[in-house]
Amino acid sequence: MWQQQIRVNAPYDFSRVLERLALDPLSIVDIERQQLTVPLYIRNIPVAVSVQSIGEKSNPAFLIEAAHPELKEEIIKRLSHIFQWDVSLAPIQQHFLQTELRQLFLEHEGTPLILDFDLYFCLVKCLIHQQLNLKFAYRLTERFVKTFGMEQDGVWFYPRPEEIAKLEYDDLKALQFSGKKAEYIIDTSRLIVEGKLRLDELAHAADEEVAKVLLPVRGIGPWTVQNFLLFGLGRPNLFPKADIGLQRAIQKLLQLERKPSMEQMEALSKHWEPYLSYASLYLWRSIE
DNA sequence: AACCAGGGAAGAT
DNA sequence: ATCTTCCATGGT
Repeated sequence: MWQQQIRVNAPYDFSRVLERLALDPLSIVDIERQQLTVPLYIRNIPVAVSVQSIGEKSNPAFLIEAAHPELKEEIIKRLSHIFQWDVSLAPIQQHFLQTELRQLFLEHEGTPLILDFDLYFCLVKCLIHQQLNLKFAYRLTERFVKTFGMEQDGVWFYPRPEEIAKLEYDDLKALQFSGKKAEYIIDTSRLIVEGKLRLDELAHAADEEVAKVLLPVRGIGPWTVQNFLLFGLGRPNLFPKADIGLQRAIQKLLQLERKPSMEQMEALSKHWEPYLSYASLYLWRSIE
């Protein structure tokens, strides 16, 4: 077991992060200790990492704990990316104080973008979430992980594509996945196992290149690409305007009678570049 | 009971 | 190319 302390640029409000993660029945969150356990695959080795806040919003710092001292450097690098400790929120905050989203950014100041813990699972989650209400989507995700993943050191590790590629469509239908969802998830996993879809190679590609690779895959449309870029790769300038949640958030913000048109969504978002992902994030928060 | 859900594919124009 | 319909399942 090793420990490491990390300091981060203010503002960074970890309690906001934990509140959000606590909505997911799979996450292991201890609100009182401001701590969470993160399941990471490092070079295919499952490692449970503890992340505890030992600072505050205006002076953020963290204590990291895990086994595998030989993987320490890689673990910290991955955590820094996942929790966006290398991003400074202050200039982003400044930018939005001069837009329609001023109130939102005052209210949620210091809320960082948090990435999914794994690229493959980010994609699977997107496929599960398509056209489902959040509650049911969480339940399906939980069933999926608890059926095909594994528990270790008190956390659930997501299944690897190799496990899912072996399944029959009926295995997922048994968990109340629709036939199409089952096909999308298993077929995509098979592409990955066969080496025809390499998610890790997308990490350094431009947004447009990522879209060009993912869109031809059956089951992946624009919304899924945008969410993968946002929550998988942590790209800063995404606004999934087809997202029903964002539409509802805008409707609420502007007190519209009905949901905004795509043209309205498009026009508004212009003011928020080049940090559209943060506009999306804070808008989602405004309706939770 | 009808309508909706953090979409996308397939069919129709 | 763009517009419309169907898909499947649970939640409200």
